[in-house]
Amino acid sequence: MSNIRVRFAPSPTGFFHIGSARTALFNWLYARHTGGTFVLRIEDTDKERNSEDFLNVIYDSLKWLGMNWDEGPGVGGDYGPYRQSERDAIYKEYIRKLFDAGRAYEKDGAVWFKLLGERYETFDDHRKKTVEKVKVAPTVIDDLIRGRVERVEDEDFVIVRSDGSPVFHLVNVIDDIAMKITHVIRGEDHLSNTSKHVELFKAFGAPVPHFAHIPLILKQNGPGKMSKRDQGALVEEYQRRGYIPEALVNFLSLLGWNPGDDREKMPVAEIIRLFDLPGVNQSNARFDDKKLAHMNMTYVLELPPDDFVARAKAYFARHGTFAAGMPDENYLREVLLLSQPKIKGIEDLPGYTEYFFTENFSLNEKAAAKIMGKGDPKTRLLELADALKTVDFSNDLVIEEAIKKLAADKGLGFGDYQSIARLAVSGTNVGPNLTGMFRVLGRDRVLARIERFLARQ
RNA sequence: GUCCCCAUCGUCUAGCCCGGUUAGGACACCACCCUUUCACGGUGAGAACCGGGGUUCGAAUCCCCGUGGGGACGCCA
Repeated sequence: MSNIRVRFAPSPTGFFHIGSARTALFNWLYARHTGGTFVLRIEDTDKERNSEDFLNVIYDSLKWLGMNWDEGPGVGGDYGPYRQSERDAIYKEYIRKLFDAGRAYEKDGAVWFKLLGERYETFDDHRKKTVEKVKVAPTVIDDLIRGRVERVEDEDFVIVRSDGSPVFHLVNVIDDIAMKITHVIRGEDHLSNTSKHVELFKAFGAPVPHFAHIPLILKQNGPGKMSKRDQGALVEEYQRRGYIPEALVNFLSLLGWNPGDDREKMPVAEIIRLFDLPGVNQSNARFDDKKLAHMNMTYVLELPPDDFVARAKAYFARHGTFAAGMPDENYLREVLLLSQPKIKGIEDLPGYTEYFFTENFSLNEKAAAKIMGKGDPKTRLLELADALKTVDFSNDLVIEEAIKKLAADKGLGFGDYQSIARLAVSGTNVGPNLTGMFRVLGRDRVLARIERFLARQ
């Protein structure tokens, strides 16, 4: 165990989004890479906007993504409590220290942090008012990702609201001191705040932690950073849609970081081994759901059968796919394993396998028009139905041989029977291997569907 | 408006630190191959160093200035 301590400090004011998840991930990866400690701290000082529901979404999402925390709500630790709403006594003590050191004063009912230096007044164009500024030397931030950054922090700022509640900048710093955080890894949107934080650390006489400001994730379309309202921004949405969490972690790790070579799909253990702060990019990255979907597909393809079946069933249960009752266990498994190599994600399953579970499946008109317009599909179907009557449906190969023999007898190919057979039996032109599909459906149903199809034409 | 950060294919990026590459990979797109549909897979094509100045024999790489993008300027976090 190293003495590196990092923290992820979300505020439960909305659903957990991709950008927050990536910040959490980089902290977690760094902790695991260095053998350090990953602390989860809840910044719930904004009483108006906080909610327990949002808090639970954060816990669930972190767990789902496999980011376990070493200290924090639920697991405890030596530096608790880990919810800011429960740390009032600690903040009061630190605020007193600031008063004692002459670095805090009251004004308009609020408490302000006092900068040291000569004061002067100037008009602020942006805020349209006269403000008091202080002549100070620039604050230097040594950022592990950006390098040396200088920023002038030249205005006193509020640290305790007039209602007595401490503001973010203050509690953030106090907690980082009290929790002995050594590395602050957070989004670049905080870079401008960092000068405030550094001044506070100094005023408390505490060591300034290392900072690492990671690039932001920009929305897929249009300007600006990704926000909770953007399409595809919510972690729980991917969970709901049956995404493989490892795939999302893998994808997120590649947004602003890379292993230094061409590898993309990597087990998390490998990402942990390779991850380091200096390797993080400095420029913002645009979110690309197609690339995420592709990454997810590669994970789905490699899932062990039992695992795939379990995830699919969980998805069906969550979405009420079989509201009328779950199908037979073994039958469902056969259908799923037939589909696994073909789909892009778990969410495709209900649509892809619909006709396995009902006789009332829809007919894809476009596909039908195309197939019925070529050759003599009805005759082919008649021939096929006749040939299949005596075939043993317990084996893909036997079915395949039968169709091939029929085709050979008629001087045709397998393909001449396939598309019309698939259309008649499944109502579509896409699907799993035809003979596998026949086997799973069973001879009676296949024949009945062909007959019904013929009757309709 | 002020301050801070950033800048390679449409997108994610390698290369930059320590100047010399046909500027590489992936997603997406297109074509072809494989094939029992659709996918997967394979092969190939198109596609980028933001602009201008320097420094240098030589600049994607180092410096400066523009421009563009992003962020911060709350008694939000």
